[in-house]
Amino acid sequence: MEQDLAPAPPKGRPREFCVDQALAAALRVFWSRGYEGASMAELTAEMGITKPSLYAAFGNKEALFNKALDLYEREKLAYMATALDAPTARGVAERLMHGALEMQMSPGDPKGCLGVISMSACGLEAESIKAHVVARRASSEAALIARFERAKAEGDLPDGLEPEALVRYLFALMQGLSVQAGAGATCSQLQQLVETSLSVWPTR
Amino acid sequence: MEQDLAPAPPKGRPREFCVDQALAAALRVFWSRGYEGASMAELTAEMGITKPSLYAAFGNKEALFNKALDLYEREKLAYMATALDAPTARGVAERLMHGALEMQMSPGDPKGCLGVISMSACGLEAESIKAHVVARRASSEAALIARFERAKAEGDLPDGLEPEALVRYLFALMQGLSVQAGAGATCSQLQQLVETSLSVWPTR
DNA sequence: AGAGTTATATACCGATCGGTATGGAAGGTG
DNA sequence: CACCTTCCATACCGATCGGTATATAACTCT
Repeated sequence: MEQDLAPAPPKGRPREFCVDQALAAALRVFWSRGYEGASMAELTAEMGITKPSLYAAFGNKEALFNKALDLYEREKLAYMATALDAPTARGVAERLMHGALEMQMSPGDPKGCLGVISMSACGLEAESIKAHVVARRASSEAALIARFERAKAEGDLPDGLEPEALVRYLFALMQGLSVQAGAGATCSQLQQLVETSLSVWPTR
Repeated sequence: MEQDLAPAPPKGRPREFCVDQALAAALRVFWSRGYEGASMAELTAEMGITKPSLYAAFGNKEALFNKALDLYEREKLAYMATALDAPTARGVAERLMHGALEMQMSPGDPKGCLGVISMSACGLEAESIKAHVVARRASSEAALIARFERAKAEGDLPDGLEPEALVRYLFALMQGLSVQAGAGATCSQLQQLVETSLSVWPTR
C-alpha cells in the first residue's frame, strides 16, 4: 500500500471556487428561505458559481441541502453538545438557552432556526427533507434526555418531573425563541424571553 | 330605503359549489402545506372547483389565503379570546395551553399552527404574507399583554415578572407546541409538554 | 322567446422550476 | 505537440408555477 497523504494529484482543470465557501453561502440561502423557498437561481447567484458547477460539486439540490445542514449543525449548533457538560440540569438549560440566544443575535446570520424552518416547510417535494431534519432533532433530543436521566439519578431534578417531559419543555422554549426571532423580534425581546424562561426554571 | 333582507336577487347562473365549504378545504391545504407549498392545482383539486371559479370567487392566491386565515382565526383560534376571561393570570395560561393542546389533538385537522408555518415560510413572494401574519400575531400579543397588565395591577403576578416578558414566554411555549406537533409528536407527548409547562408556571 | 348576466370548462399564457446537453477553456501527462 | 481529463459558460429541456382568454351553459328579467 502506498501512502496517499497527498491523495489527489489533480488531473484535469482545477475548479475556480472554494467548495467550503460556496457551501457556506448556500447555507445562508437555505437558512433564510427554507428548502423550497431557495431556488437554484438564487443559490447559484449567492454562491457565485453556475449551475453545472453546482451539480458537479454537490450532486443536486437535496444533497446540497444536506451538506449545508451538516455545516449548520457542526458550526451553529455546537453549543448543544457542549451544554451537556454543565454540572447541573439547570446549568445545561442555561447554556442551551444562552447558546440559542447568542446564535439568534449573531449579526451576520439569518434569523430563525434552519431546523425549525425545515420542519415547518411542507411542500410535497420536501417531505423527505422534513423527515431527515426530524430524525436529526430526535437524536439530539435523545442525548439531552440521557443527560437529564443522569441528573435525575443524581437527585438533581425536582420530584415529579420526568426527564423526557423536561426536554420537550426546554426544546419548546428554544423552538419558540427561533420562531419569534424569525418573526422579527428584537434582541432585547429575545433576551427577555430567555431571562423569563430561566427565572421560572424548576429548582428543587 | 327598501328593505333588503333578501338582498340578492341572483341574476346570472348560480354557482355550483358552496363558498364556505371550498374555503374550508383551502384552509386545510394551506394549513398542511404552507402558503408557497400549496399549489393552485392542489387547491382547486381539494376544493373541488376549477381555477376560473376560484379566481372569480376569491380573487387570487393571496386573497384566498387571507380569507382562509380569517376563517382559521375565527374557528380554530377562538380559545385565545375566551382565555382572556379567566379570573387569574394562571387561569389564562391554563386555558391557552389547553386550548392549543386540544386543537393539536383534533383528529381531522392538519398538525402544527398555520401562523407558525406562515411565519417560517420564507420564499421571496411570501414576504407580504409573512408580514401580514406577523402583524396579526402582534395584535393578539397586545391583547394578552393588556390582560397581564391587569393581573399585575391586581397583584396577581409574581414580583419581578413583566407582563410583556411573560407573554413572550407563554407564546414561545405555544409556538414550540405547534412546532413539535407539526414534527409528528404524539398526543401524549404534547400533553406531557403542557403539563410540564403548567407545573412550572410561576406562582406568587 | 329573446336579451342580459354570471358561472363553468378547456385550453392556453409567459415565467420559473430543477436539472442537463454541448462546446470550449484550463490544467496535467505522454 | 497531441491527448486526456476536468471544469466553466451558454443554451436548452420538460414540467410546473400563478393567472387568464374564450366559448358555452344556466339562470333572471322583459
